Amino acid sequence: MVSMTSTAPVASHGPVTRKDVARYAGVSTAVVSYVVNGGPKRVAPATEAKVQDAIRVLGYRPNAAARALKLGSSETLGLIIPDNSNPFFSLLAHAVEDAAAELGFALLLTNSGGSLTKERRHIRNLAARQVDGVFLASVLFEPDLEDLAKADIPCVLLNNDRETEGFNSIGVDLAAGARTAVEHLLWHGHTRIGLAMGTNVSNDIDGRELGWREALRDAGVAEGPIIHSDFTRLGGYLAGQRLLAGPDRPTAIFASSDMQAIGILRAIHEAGLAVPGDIAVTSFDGVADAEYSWPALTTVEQPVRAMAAAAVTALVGAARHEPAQHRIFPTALHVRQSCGCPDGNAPQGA
Amino acid sequence: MVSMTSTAPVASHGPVTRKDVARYAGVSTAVVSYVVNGGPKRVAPATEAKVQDAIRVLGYRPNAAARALKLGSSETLGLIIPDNSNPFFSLLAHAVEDAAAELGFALLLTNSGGSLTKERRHIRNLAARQVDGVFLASVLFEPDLEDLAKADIPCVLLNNDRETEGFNSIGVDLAAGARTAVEHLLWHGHTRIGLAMGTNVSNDIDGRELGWREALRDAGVAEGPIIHSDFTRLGGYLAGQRLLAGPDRPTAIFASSDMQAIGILRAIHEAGLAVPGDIAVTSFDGVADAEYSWPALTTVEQPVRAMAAAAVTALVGAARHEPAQHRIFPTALHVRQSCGCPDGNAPQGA
DNA sequence: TTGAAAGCGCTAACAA
DNA sequence: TTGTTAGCGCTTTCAA
Repeated sequence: MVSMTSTAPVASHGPVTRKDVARYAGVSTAVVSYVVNGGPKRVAPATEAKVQDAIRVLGYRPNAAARALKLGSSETLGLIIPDNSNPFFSLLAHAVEDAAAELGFALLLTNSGGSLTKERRHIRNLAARQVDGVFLASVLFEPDLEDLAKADIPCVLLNNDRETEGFNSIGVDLAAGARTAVEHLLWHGHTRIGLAMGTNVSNDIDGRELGWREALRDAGVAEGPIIHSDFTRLGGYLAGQRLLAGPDRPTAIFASSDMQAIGILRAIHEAGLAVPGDIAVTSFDGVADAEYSWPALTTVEQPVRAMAAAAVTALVGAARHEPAQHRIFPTALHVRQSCGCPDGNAPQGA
Repeated sequence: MVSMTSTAPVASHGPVTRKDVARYAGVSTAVVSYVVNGGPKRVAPATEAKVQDAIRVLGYRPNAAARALKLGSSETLGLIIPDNSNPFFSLLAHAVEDAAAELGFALLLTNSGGSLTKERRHIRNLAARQVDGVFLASVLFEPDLEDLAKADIPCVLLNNDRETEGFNSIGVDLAAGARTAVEHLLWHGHTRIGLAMGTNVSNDIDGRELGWREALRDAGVAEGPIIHSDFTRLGGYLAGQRLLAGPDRPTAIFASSDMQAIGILRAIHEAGLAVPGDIAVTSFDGVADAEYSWPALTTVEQPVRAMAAAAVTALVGAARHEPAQHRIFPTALHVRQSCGCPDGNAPQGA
């Protein structure tokens, strides 16, 4: 039986399915599948042409839901971050999206807002949606991955500095990074170096605090004041005000995030003091904002794109069958002006 | 025939399906559906309890792909923005995610990077994935929505200031907003007000340029210099340098985005000039960065959350069946210090 | 109130 | 090389 509907361009009975294409091209539905997916069977060139033609004419586009149901994979990944408005996380999300797209995966974005409940709800929701994997930049020390485990969905922990038994995780050497930032301040001759530390949900001591402490100890310098506050501009601003008002004001401050440093800069400016003249500042993350603050921040840069690429590889790429592993990335001190170094370079990024 | 497998907790033959639950609870699969979806039929309390129990014990979770296939809806929306690392767009994405989640929709995030090709590819990809709708913050004047139209997927244009025939769109009154920013500068007594304008793909004149021009004309003041550059920090920096070097330096600058203003601030600082003393600055968008720049930027704030909520409502909410409509939102001038106003308020946001 | 069963669009094993 | 067909897990009509 040969095609006999070739004259009617579109039957127009709702969305075009594989069946319509098959009928139009005068072949079976299997053949359509073969040409759409490039396999698993070969198709004669002439037939292929007919099918391609039918596809074009009818405007056929495969139904991803059906495909996902059949294959058990939606070619979709989930990403849970605390807050997409935070430059560090939006950068991370962007990088993850790019890396995932490279492998044909789409990204479901969710913000947990730092809430345990929301994080759990998102994990559950993503699992129900049959994502093929999830990236989790968790606010929890021990995230609740039960739902993922049950659905057999792989997961990689992002922004995770310490090893978590049984999990793939990606992180940066916080302590080492913090050391370089503090040592740089020490090198500038500072001996009263404060710390503006972000507050984590975990009660464990943060690697950045460790690094700050170690650098000071190794240099035989007494610990400066330390203030804990949110990892935000406002948190930094408040911390800055307290640091400035304290009994013996530091001559330099290391902030655990660029956002905090930006808040600190404002507190210092408002106090009528100069950076780095009166107080030097260094920070952590290396987001774009740090390059355009005034003065530009000397900061410890996290290799976000490399981490995102590694995360995708571990989740659904080449490394997906290797045993769970904690991958630590090195940081790089990006010297600009807030530390006291002479103005060298004009801005280069966006 | 009554349940007879109640003793075996989990048969463990791959993922638990509705069938397993039915068997375990000793009911039909239809009943399981009824309790899971709370309808369309009522279920006897006792039966419901049995089913709920089975669900809990077996750890059943519905397969979203199957549901999507059956229902023709994936409860998923797509979002295409130029760049999630740009604070304005990351804020927008966050707001859209929140508003969509409210209605049970998940968000597929994609970055077009301002590339026409990528935008088209994303539209096509989202259509294939059977999303129920897409938000498009396009870089094109006339986006290529053919794929969406064919798949009968609704779309709303975000960040769209002008009416686009046949499309739902959401935007802000750029000209009016720019006017308030420029008029404020005029009010401060400036008579040489430059414009740092972003470069759009469209060749049409941007509303912000119009607003700037109108405000000047209405005040009987001559047009200041105008520089076109990217909507980025770097773009602003470069524009700032040129504006400062020009023959007759403006005493005030209006920038078409906060990012550009931040770049301009740096250019001014580097030139050893003071803001607002030597040069006043106002800008557009109202992102968090504007509050913590030095000095804090007086900026025209876009009601991002309200726009996101309206976009979701128009796409899949209450307004989804109303005829396509262009919704314009009003902006609000947020007065801070870069314009020359006395320092009033300390930072309040994050 | 419950159950049987058709079928959403697709893939791929198997048959021809 | 191509076609037939059995499901993937779910919803819902229709019958009991």
